[in-house]
Amino acid sequence: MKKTSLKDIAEQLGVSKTLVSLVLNNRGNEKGISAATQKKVKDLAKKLNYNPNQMARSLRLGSSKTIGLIVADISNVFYSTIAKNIEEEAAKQGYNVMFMSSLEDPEKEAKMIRLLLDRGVDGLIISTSFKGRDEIHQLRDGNVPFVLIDRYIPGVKTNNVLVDNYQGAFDMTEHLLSLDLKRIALLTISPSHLSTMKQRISGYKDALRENGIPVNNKLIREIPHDSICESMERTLQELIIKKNVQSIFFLNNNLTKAGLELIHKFNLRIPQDISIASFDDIDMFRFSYPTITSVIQPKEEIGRYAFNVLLNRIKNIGNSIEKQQIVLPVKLVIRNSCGSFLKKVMNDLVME
Amino acid sequence: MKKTSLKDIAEQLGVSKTLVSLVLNNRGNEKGISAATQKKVKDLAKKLNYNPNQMARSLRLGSSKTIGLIVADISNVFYSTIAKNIEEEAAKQGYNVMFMSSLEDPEKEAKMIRLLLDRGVDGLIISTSFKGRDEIHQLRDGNVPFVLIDRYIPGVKTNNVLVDNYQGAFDMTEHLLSLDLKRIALLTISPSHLSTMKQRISGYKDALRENGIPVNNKLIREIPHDSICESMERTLQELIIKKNVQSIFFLNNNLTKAGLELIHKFNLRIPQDISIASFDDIDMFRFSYPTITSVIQPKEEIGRYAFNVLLNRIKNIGNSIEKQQIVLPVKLVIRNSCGSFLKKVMNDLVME
DNA sequence: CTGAAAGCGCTTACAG
DNA sequence: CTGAAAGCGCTTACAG
Repeated sequence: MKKTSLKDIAEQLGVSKTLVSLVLNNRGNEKGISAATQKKVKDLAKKLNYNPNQMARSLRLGSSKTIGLIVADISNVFYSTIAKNIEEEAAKQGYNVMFMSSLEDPEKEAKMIRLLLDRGVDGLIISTSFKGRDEIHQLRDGNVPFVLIDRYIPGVKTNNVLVDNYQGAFDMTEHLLSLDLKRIALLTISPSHLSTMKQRISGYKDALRENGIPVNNKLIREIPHDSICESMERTLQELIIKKNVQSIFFLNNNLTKAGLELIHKFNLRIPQDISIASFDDIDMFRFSYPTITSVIQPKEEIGRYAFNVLLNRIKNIGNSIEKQQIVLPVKLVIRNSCGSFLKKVMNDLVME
Repeated sequence: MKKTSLKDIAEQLGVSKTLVSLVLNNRGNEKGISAATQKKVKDLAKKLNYNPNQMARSLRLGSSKTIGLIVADISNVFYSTIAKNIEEEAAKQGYNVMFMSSLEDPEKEAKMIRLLLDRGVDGLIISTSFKGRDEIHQLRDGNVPFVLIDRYIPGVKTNNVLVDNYQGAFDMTEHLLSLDLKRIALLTISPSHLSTMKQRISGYKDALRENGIPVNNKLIREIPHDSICESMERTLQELIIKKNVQSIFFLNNNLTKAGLELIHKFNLRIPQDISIASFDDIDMFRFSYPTITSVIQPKEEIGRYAFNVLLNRIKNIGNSIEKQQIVLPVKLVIRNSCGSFLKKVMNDLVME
């Protein structure tokens, strides 16, 4: 059974498609179409289960009520939580979302942007793997509003919804120092140009400096995002055995998870043998043993803001091309993965 | 700058749109268009950065190269992993995917199906919250191929990609029994009509029966999917204190996570005080302490199969409307969350 | 070898 | 109050 179209309704009723369209778009009164006719049209539309073909509508209107979402990896709960909130917010306004995972590959990302643009999306939300202004250029050419989430591109002024990476890393580092953990290894993830990583590294370094601890670059290691497990094992062995670190600060949830797995494998106790901290919290960290101290990012808010900033742009298209920069605060949650055994015992005594 | 269209190219070259379209769709040779002309067209298309408007193309062709994906909750790693694999597989064939989260609400799901159908998707992949054949009916009316993943609707013969829920639950239950854990509580999630839950419950019951243990329905509890935490606390207290259960088998990852959190809160030791098993594995279970024994579902394969079954349907549309039923095997991974303390010590001795 | 025309299903400016 | 017509950007059957 074919879908019913405007024409079907018009023919059965002996009226024009114009009239049917007007009525169904609730412009009947405005156009002074008689109540009786309106009712006839609406009744038949309902009876035939009519729903307008959105493709035709989009083509005509030049707006598809669809937005595109590109993230590094939709299966990472950080992104999928953002995605869910974007979806919810979008649905409220009648927008749909198409998603794609770029896997941190700028070329793939560029293709995806083209693809989405060709499909006529009204806007784009991207956690970009792009490095510089050249790549972002084609986005501008697309003439479609976009907002960059999670990461920004230095020197490119555009709509951003970010998180206070610097402060989060700074606070966490100070927390570790306050526990007398001075040899803090920092594990970052490739690609190294990511603004998130750069900001977190700065926060870490500044916290050390402000506390009079010299930064030891040998304690800062980058793990390739596409071979986390293998590199992590080597790196951890080196840091723990050769560098004698007391604590490890992992800069994203995948790193933390891989690190945890290995630390257990090495039979090291947390936090007695080694302290662990994570940037980006996942729910399991609340009830793993021990629970993991981490920096919580407001994933839900990122998603909601991202869509609403985008919607503003979509609606104002043409006029004020003012850029919105939003930096959301993060939260340090202290759980049980940090602090030496001794310190812990003392704390417990004080508590009682 | 407006996007360039076929017309732009045709006008600049002084040829017809027909010719340009033919050349760009690589039908130039077939239609015997001179190599020189073809080159001219292709060069200009490249220079103007031409990409066909997919909305127009879809409207004309009646196929959008887009599929819709509806799951209960895209932020659940079970679904987001499936989504990622669907996306990858779809991309290989030039398909895009739009996703939506139904939140287990059949009405919402019905609306989403309409929405997606109106957008002209070529097919649908759904982890449905529908209960019976009536609801699935409108899907059939949509005249668009679809495949149901994870869950099926009893009595409705259609394309399915499922997992061997019965066997997984059966095996896990036998595993617990083999550890001499006979009072096994089973925690299921609402809505209770879900085929996944029914099959897992059957597997559990049959395993008990086959081992001569009577099924105690008081040990089977359903937790509402939208208020897991609150109900879990009450339920767990009752089961552990009043019912004196030795082990708890959680039937999805959200239940397991919520359960773990509470068990820690109660200061119970796993597995010394209580054994824990999970249907559906998440990566954290590999390195939580203790590691969690669970039934692994082949999420990646579910996604890949789902898309490919759908693609078959899309391509054969009209001819053989044969239904494909795929049931993927699951895997029991024994880790450290089950077995009494005593038993464990004995095992360790035997091992040495 | 190439082009004029129809049509996918809508919406809207224009005319009466 | 209502309708004929144009047009969004494509593809394709038909004609020459």
